[in-house]
Amino acid sequence: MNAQTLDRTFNALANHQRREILRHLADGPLPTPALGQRIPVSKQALNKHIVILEDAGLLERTKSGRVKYLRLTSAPLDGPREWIDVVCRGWETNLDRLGQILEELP
Amino acid sequence: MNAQTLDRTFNALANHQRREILRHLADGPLPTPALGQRIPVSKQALNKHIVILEDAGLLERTKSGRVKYLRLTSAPLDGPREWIDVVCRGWETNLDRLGQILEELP
DNA sequence: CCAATCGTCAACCATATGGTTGACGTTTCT
DNA sequence: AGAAACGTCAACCATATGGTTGACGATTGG
Repeated sequence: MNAQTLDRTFNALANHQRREILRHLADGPLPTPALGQRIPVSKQALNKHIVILEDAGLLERTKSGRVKYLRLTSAPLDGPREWIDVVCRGWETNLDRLGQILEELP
Repeated sequence: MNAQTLDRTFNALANHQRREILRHLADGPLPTPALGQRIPVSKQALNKHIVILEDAGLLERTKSGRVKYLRLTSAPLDGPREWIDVVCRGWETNLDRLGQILEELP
């Protein structure tokens, strides 16, 4: 997963309102207006959040007449999770090396 | 894990340079100047990134004379990873409900 | 047909971000 | 003692962010 995509994904997740949107969609797809009733911002601001989440590949929109339906994208968070796992593994090897490092220090 | 902490953590991860810092520290603790040789920015900019990572609880600093040593914090990413798991579980139930929802739609 | 709704575009605003440079106290090295 | 390095503070700058309001075409329902 390239750096720009990780930037977009983590950045999309770095906002409470956007995480709330994902939480609501985790209960099932929603038309935008129904989501708007649960997120207390203007429709324009809501739309901005949706675009950010869509650009990050976290959700998808389907146009149906006047409204657009929102649903979570299939397995979009594998990239960030893998990355987090890498850091955690790094931390474990960090622990393994801690003994050596402490001995090598003056 | 509260919303503000998640904001800080995901935001700290939403930057390539900061992820690079974590990657380098995953190989073991480093004094700041050694890290600076690997990250091509001014020492002031590097310090800003380090503070952001520290505020997010992702790394810790130990002063030793003139330099400060950096090391990854113990298991700091459990919060974000749990949250990602929640969304993924939500997506799975999403799949389970997809059949019902498709039948209920006009 | 006409009014209301939905989504989006544009403008605007306050604040945050990521970077720079310069200065300065503290610590180390020769 | 004096020079160099480390970390941090402050100022500055361009750009991004998250929110608002107003307008406007497309779609829907009475």
